[in-house]
Amino acid sequence: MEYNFREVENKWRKFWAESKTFAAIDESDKPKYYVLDMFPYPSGSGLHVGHPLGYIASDIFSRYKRLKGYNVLHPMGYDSFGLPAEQYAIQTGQHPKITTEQNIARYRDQLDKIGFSFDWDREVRTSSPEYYKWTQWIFKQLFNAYYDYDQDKAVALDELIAKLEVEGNVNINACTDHEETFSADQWNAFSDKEKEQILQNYRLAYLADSWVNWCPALGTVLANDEVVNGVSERGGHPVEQKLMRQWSMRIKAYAERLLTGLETVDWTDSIKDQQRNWIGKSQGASVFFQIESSNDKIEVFTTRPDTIYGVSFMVLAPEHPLVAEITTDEYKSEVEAYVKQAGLKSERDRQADVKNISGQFTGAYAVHPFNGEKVQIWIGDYVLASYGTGAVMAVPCGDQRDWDFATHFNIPIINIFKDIDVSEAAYTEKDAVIANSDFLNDLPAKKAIKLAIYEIEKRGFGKGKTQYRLRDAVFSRQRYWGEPFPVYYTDEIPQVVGDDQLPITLPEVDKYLPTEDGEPPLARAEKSAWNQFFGDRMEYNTMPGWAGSSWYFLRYMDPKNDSEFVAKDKVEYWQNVDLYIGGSEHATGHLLYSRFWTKFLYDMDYIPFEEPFQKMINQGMILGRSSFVYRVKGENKYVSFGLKEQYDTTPLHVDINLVENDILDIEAFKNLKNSAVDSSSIAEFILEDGKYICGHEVEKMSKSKWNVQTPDDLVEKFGADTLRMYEMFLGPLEQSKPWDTSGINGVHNFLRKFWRLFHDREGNVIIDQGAPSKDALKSLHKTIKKIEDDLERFAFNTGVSNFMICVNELNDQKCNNKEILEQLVILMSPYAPHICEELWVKLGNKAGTLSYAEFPKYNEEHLKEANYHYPVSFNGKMRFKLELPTELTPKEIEAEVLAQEQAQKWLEGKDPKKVIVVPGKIVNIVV
RNA sequence: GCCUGGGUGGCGGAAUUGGUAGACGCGCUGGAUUCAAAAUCCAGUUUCUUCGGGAGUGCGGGUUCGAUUCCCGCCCCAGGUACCA
Repeated sequence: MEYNFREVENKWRKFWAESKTFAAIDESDKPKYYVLDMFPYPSGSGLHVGHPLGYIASDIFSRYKRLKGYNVLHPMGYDSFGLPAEQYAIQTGQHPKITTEQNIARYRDQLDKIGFSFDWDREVRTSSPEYYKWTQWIFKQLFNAYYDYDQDKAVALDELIAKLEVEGNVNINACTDHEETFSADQWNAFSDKEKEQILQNYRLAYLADSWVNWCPALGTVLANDEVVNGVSERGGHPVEQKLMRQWSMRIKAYAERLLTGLETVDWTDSIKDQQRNWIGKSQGASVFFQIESSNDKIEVFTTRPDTIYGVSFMVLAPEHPLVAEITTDEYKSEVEAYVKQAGLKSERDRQADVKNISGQFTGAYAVHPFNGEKVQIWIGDYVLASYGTGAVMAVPCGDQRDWDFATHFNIPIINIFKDIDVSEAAYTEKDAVIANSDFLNDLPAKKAIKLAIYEIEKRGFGKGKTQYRLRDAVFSRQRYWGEPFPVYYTDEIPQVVGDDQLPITLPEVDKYLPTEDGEPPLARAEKSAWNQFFGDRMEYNTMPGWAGSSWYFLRYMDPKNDSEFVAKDKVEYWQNVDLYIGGSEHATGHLLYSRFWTKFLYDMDYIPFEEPFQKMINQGMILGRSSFVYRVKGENKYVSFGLKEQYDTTPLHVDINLVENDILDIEAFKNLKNSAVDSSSIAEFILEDGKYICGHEVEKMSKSKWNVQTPDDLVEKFGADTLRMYEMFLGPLEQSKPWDTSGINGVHNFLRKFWRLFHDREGNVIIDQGAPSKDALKSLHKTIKKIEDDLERFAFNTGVSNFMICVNELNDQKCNNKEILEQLVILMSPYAPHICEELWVKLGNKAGTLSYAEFPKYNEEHLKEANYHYPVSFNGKMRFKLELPTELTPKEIEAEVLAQEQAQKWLEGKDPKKVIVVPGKIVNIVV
């Protein structure tokens, strides 16, 4: 019987599902291991071969860990709230719930075919009320908490209120936007509304008017990480700045801990660096500059207080609140014109226009705090209102942007660096010695920074300060298909609903569009459409995509719990994720937000760890191979690849299913209806050798490029085990690589060869029950060692090669020994689980016991050889090999080698200068 | 510009601490089997060569008995980021 993968795979797929082979148990004497994949958004186009790459790797690792005696948690679910389903709903009127359910069913079907060992009883969907009940509950916890810097953790808001009632906010050291101080008496005299307005400045989830990224095309605000190069990440629509009342998350409070926590996790440097840059910590000082003949002061932030004597002007952002106030009458019209012009430019234009230096003098002067000199005050759009204080002290000798600005406007450049020429460019390194700077003279910059801060604080001009680039994250979206907030309004004061009222379910609406007054879609819901309705109205916004994904890894531990988001004993058993596999594109989104929520839940004592994902591997992208046809411009004529240079053509993507070995199926192409190409039957084709040859290019796999390869076709043709092994065989997991199916035959043939080790020509199982041969033991144990080492360092690709080598060797040895094959079956089962289950039973084992068998133990004894083939090199070049007993001493080896006739040939009669012998490795002779 | 990876045959890639460069697979060439094809099996496949051997892991140097691996300088590719004071 030949290897019938369809029969074998169907059988075991069914067996695993029915006997719940991979159900994880919440308590065990075994050590636990938690392997997690980034859960997918179930899109309408289904999975392509790039998606399961990471899932296959994590599945192999999960199966390996089970064999190694671990209690493995390996769940899967769906990040099922999101824009595409809603866009589809707007177009068709179909409820996004229905679209989402259909897509999930398709995903599940595709995932099942690949033979993953997920514990499906733990499946979560972020869009199900049973799940988002707890997303709402966590939101409530954030709403009812503030960040206390003295304890350096989040604390219940009740504690803050208790303090405010007794001592006001004077001694409160919290992360807040509230600047003014008030006493206990003042606090107690405030109305409820006033109190709430102040508390909003402390809450970790808060409502505030803030500048947000508004995307008119999507009709919603976006978080900073959802805006790429000034356009929306999804769809590439323009984004503008708008002042809106929005829910935000006070992630800023965690900036420092998000930074230091990175040192405790095993992630790639690239992702850690991206997070570090995103958090953007810089240390320096905030300094106040008195404005001449005014009571106002300008606060600046600088990382180089040591260069304060080099200040020759100041620059405010055009939006800075003091601009209008300080501008003299003489410059009023110019300044107003500049502010207006800067305001018209979008954030994107301003960023794109870096080389264009622009600015305007205000006519006002500040007083240098140390030497009392007059300092011109300018405005310029290279200073951003949103960073620091929106104002800078310009030190042209030490900052290139300031230097460019000074040079452009002919402002004097004061050199405060000893023996450094700043006539051509600023000197930005921190290794200079300070001069011309009174008390800082002759100090190296690093020491001068410390002394400058000390003096600034002593004289009361400012203080040392740490600044972060990280801004609070906007948490509301003006969309339908997301979690409703557990919030209602009374007299426009936001209130959270009681825990026993959760969840607030998504109400039905007549349309998934904003209302005519521009309110979000939920404003369309009738009062009766809400399952709970309180106050004057419910919150109309919904939560962003990252809400549900920020804590889903916790829910898998206890997915059906109706009274807690996760039971304490369960989270204490499973702890954090040991291995997380997913794409690196979530570096500053999901991966930062889930760290933030984890730290918060830790602070509130709900979970026992601070970092969600201990080790992470980012799988590379699988690239598609696109095919192209070349249309002659202005004509319905297509020219073959080799002849396209003779015409003026436009390359167009063509569906790769119509192309085989770069040859286009012209008939199928002509009959195409919904392709990117307009190809009516009257199209003309200019052929070469009677064929139409397509061009090709390697690029991202996507529907729009017509280069998508689905796993379904390949599973159908070669089977899941072949697909799993082939995806791993392509190359290192982390690297991006082109998808090319031509090699898949090789892997499939390997599995057939493996199958044949167990069968005779007629397909009867023939197993030798006797003692294994020495050679077979050697092949097996060599493989055990390699496979284990490779898996421990997540090198899944080399594992496949090693199985091939082993099967080739056993095949040459004509080995069908039970002991050998049984061990090999266990070893290979993480990679090719279906075929291995089948062979495991054929060897006489009980069905279903393979997944929890014992991983083979490597025994060095079997690799020991009496002889070793020494490679003999001359001057580092390998010349010949010599078989020698392994127990020889280096001296004996040297003598043996030099006695060889071949050695004499390479010595050419000379004496060797030196002979290096590394026993068991190499002999090198220096001539 | 800055940060992080990476550059090895026709292709995907291997070489784990400095020790036989090109494992394994694809493709290609030749052969066996077959009426034929598929499948299978065998041999070959970095390159140049006067068949002795020479060169060779992006380029140029260096350390070493020995470098794909370590150090210095450069080039190219991919991803990220960009007036952050």
